[in-house]
Amino acid sequence: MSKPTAVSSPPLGRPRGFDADAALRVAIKVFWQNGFEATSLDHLNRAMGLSRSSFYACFGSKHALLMAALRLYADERFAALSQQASAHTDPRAAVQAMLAEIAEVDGGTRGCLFVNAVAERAPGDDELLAFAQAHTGRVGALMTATLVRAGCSKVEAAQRAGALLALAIGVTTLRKTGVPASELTKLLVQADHLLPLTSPHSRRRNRA
Amino acid sequence: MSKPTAVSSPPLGRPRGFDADAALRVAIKVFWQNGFEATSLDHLNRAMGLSRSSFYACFGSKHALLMAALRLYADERFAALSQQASAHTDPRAAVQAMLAEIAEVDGGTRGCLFVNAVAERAPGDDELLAFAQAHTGRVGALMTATLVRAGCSKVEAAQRAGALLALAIGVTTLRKTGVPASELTKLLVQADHLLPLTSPHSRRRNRA
DNA sequence: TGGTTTCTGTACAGAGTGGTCCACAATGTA
DNA sequence: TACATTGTGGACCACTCTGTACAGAAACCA
Repeated sequence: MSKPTAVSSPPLGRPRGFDADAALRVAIKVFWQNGFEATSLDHLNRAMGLSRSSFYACFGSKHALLMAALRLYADERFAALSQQASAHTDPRAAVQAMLAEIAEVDGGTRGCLFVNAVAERAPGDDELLAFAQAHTGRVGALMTATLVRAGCSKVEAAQRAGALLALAIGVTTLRKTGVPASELTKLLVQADHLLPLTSPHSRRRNRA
Repeated sequence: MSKPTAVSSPPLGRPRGFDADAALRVAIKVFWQNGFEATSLDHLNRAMGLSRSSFYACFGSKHALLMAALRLYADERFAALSQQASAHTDPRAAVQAMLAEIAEVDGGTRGCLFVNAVAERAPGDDELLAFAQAHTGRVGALMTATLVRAGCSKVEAAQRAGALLALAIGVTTLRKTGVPASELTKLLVQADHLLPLTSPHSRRRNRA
């Protein structure tokens, strides 16, 4: 627990000539646009602005790069989602904000990088599969907690959260086929029916 | 409008030594399992049991094969869906049956070939995109008609149908991540909330 | 049987694939 | 300035990719 080494040890040897994090963000964009298999290392390296050896020294392999990109992407999306969940005191508004965040209807027609990767490579990519389970797990848990806050019992909240998550994922996919964002926004309003004890047209009847 | 040729002209020359339709069904399986880019022609031809030249003479290209496979797949799925829609006099039961047909939770973890293809290749594959729009269009129309039968107004039916379709597609994707079928089945029950004037827990209140 | 048409296996082509290797450049320490 | 350590560019490797060319086999019609 106690090494005599400096706390923030200065890196030895020649320092890196590029920003690995920025390169990773470029990789996210490229994978997002083209998918995994259809993206070649040459394409990737040209976009990231680094050579093959620098790439392998930094990221290890094409698949490792995908996983790193996916982790960064998912972590940032989950952070934004958590923010939406806690930004609204009204749990109904929180749910709608979360759905909008997941579906990201105004984000173009690339869909969700995470969903794309799962659709292209699962089953068969065990590492991706494990990560996918972890990520959908935490998103589902966050949604479930919000529904409990809205008055659902735990078991019912879990089921409704699953349905809401599926709805948002489906909207993402529909966006990829070219359904206009305006339609999908209207469509997401239907999610209100999945919230406890109310619906868009019967809200005035409820008080609890 | 009037050619003197025979109605069903017998094919000239040596007849094909394989069943193109059966080969196409094999291609569906392979694409379904591996995706498009990750599947090589060698793999495909070995599975279909034909040589390169036979393949190109019959299907034209790898992409043309994908489209043919997709068309056959989508047509058969849509036929099954139409059957489910008309098999139940109760529109509620019809909707549930249709959702089960689309989500196909017991069909393993390969997801839906159609959704997989869209996720992997759209945007960028215009032919696929056009077909995807046509297919989701007809599925949405069928679902909308069923909801109208259940008592929805036309505009509301369209929106709810979209939500139901998104839900089913999302379930397909969740299945790919490894969520057990039993959970997803329960989850699909939540779709009842999206039907007009009722919900699983308030059904007794309704008569109309 | 002769002629025509079509299939089919093999070989080939040209480009591209992910990944490795190595000599050299660039930095920090002593 | 000498050394240790690390990054970098580019050549290189073995392989695979989709697609083409061609010669011959197989079926049908007359």
